Amino acid sequence: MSDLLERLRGRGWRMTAQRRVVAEVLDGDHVHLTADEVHARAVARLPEISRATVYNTLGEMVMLGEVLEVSTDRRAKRYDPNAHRPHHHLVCARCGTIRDVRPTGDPLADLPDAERFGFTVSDVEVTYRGTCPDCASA
Amino acid sequence: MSDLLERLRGRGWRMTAQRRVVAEVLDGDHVHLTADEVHARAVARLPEISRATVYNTLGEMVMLGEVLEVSTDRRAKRYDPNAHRPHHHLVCARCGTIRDVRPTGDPLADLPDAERFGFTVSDVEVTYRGTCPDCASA
DNA sequence: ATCCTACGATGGACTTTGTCTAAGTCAAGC
DNA sequence: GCTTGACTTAGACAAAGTCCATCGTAGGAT
Repeated sequence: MSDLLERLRGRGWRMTAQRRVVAEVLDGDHVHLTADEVHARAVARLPEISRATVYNTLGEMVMLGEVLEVSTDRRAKRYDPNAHRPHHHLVCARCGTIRDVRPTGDPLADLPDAERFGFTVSDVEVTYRGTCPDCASA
Repeated sequence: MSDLLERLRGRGWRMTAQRRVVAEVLDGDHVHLTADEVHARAVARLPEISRATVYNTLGEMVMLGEVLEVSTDRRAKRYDPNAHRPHHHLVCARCGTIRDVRPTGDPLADLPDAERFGFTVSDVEVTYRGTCPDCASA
């Protein structure tokens, strides 16, 4: 059931109940959870799991490239298990809903050398902002 | 000297010593300050200015569209007085340095209707990440 | 010029998000 | 089934930001 778990085990991860639960929560169909939301759902399955462990585990998954950190607002980081497929985000300015989107074109190619100031550019994050249909009609 | 102040006054802003100081700090040549940095510089000119006032004032400037809120890392929002010229940001993953850049192309146009999910898309924020020359050589 | 009053400022408590640490626990190799 | 070092825990701590009751003052009215 859990691709994520398989991949993590394959990387020599020590498998603990806590890590399993965090991976399972992320692997559900609810993407873009905040760390605290992950913790809340993890607690439902494993009541004694601590916040620190959830933070640590999420951080490790990000390090391993299995999960993406998304920062669409300054409230909290969100975690996106969709790390294998490149995509960007569309955020409602009112309610905070996030959708994954795949724009055409490659924004990395749109940054000319003259605008790179000697940086080694490795990544680009695009966030579209707007109003979702629900908020627009309210 | 201060375009920003002129524009704000023109919008019927009540002019107070505190607001003047915040506008002047932003209007200097240091761009991309955090709220706390703005506060620190404001205190240097007006020792009794409070943090809440700096936050309120920055928030109002953002509302009025005179200043841009940039969130390149999770640590703190940064404020960019360059709101009149569209631009994006290039951030060093190591030291956090931020440069303004102007990519070619329009990312908004790159988002097809089919990927908009009924949203009214009004804005796009692009953040390039990489390593700056200083950090690369260190 | 002075007065009024609503708008703005204050500071300190509070909240949210995240990090750190010291001590205890347990997965996995032997 | 031991051992060991990686993992987990609870709670203290920190940073960034918000809220609120109260006080002060900019700027229009007189």
